[in-house]
Amino acid sequence: MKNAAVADMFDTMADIMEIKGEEPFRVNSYRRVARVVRDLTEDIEQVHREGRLTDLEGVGKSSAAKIAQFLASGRIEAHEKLLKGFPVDVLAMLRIPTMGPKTVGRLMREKGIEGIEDLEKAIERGDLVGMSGMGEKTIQNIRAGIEFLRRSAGRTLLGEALPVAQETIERMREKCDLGAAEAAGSLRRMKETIGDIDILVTGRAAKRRKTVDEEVPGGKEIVGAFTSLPGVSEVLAAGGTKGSVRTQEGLQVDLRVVSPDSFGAALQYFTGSKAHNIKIRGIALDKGLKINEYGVFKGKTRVGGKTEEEVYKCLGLPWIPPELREDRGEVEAAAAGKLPELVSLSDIRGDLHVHTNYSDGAQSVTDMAAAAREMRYSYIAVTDHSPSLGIAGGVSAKDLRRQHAEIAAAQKKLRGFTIFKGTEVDILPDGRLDYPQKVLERLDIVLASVHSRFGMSEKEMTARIVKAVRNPHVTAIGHLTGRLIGQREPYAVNVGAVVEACAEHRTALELNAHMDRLDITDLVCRQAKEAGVKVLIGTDAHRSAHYWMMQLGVGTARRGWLEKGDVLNCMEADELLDYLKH
DNA sequence: GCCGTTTTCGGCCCGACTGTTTTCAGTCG
Repeated sequence: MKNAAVADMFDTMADIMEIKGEEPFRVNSYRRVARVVRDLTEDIEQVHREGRLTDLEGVGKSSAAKIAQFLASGRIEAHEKLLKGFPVDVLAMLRIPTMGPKTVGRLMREKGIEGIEDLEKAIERGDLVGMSGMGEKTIQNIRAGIEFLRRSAGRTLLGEALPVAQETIERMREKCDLGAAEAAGSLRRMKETIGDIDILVTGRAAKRRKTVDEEVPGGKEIVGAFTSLPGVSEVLAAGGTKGSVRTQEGLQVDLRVVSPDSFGAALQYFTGSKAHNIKIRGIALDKGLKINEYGVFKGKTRVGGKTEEEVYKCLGLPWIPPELREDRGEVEAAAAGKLPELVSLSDIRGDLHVHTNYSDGAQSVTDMAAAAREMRYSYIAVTDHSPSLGIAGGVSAKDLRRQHAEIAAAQKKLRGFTIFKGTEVDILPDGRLDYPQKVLERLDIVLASVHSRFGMSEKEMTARIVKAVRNPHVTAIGHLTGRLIGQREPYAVNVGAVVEACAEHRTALELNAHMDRLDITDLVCRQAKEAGVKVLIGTDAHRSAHYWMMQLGVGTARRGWLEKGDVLNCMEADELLDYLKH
């Protein structure tokens, strides 16, 4: 699948054009193509073969020709032309916070700076002093930005940001008399990584404002309380409606204070995504309405904005769950009354990927089961590693039998709770599994995962995994691509081919909910759903303290449009057992 | 570059904050 590669090419072209100072709308159209192609659930090559490239939103003749050229030859003439005499390191400078295309362009033209290292040296030498618009503070900000980039690589895992956001809101509540308080942005949309945390609050006593320009009453005090929270290492901005800080862990947190009657509009606005909001605004314009973060307006009259429901209602739409707001068809679905009824955390009946101290887990079968029951789950599946994974203390067939005795004993103590006998069995390089069929036969749940030889070619890896898919004892393929977000790239595998095989053999795919993995991704979830493949959400818990990550998996599933019926562990225990038997 | 039952030309979302500059450009979301 070359979707990501095509999207990257268009993004790069847009970056260069922007630095060169080309017409912003033209630049934007390249970005749009990049986004649409990246978000596509089907293979771009398939779309091209069927001559449907220009059917894609935002793809016209010119972009279609560029995509076709890339698919045929691996290159785009326009891309090469742009890159000519344009060092790629220049593009890296765009990732420095506070540095945008305008500044990068000027530094390149006026000072011959062609990369982050050049830039650092120029700052050291004092080369930037005296450039117009380049005061001491700006130079200091650039220096800090470079350091930040080095430290954090830019984005934070959803699973790291979520607790920070929750804690910030709790601490703010202790310090101020807040009304509503909610995290917005990509965090609320449950994206797998977060650029920064956006938090929206209202002061409880705030009066209705007469005009948009008027400052929110008490705003300064609330922002002040925010910027003086413990854990803040740097205050980036502090005004009457907005504060921005960097935490000691290097995370940026933005706080916005809005008046209560604007809360819904602001929440909608700051939740995004940008693409979703642009579409929503287009609909508003068609209806003679104007939406901004203060409300929905007809002329100067506010017609809505207290709640998000109200905002969408003004546009004739039902409320759209945040996880869907990516402009991937949700607005059209909402207009047609065809929004999916998304799976929610409370639909989850149990965790089907759990390790114990038989392999590399930290706790016993009984402890893991008891902790799950406390969470009101009705079952778990014990899925320890198979023998070939020596590093993780893989369980021999003999020890597996011992474990089953322990499960039976624990089962007696936990009435009304089911412990499924399972395994996370290795898919060996040749596609066979690491236990004989006879052993697998005795298990309720078999997750089959790749843990070795990541460097295989796409063709070999796909064949390896598809062979496991065909094995009648396999319930689901575990963490399909093996990626570790920000640490290890996914291994090469033809996801489309695996999904197809899963559909044919009634094998499920695991959505591994661990914050480092979130694999399969939201897009693959959707691909699976469209192919009729069931998804199993497991946390890969190695201790009971990992169970909370189920919410990350559910968030990803919701981003992938999954409903209760698409997710295996939304079934009750008996229903699930019945499903597994057939 | 894309798009069109108000348009094949003229639009394309828009406000807050910072820093540097005295009215605004750049960045960000």
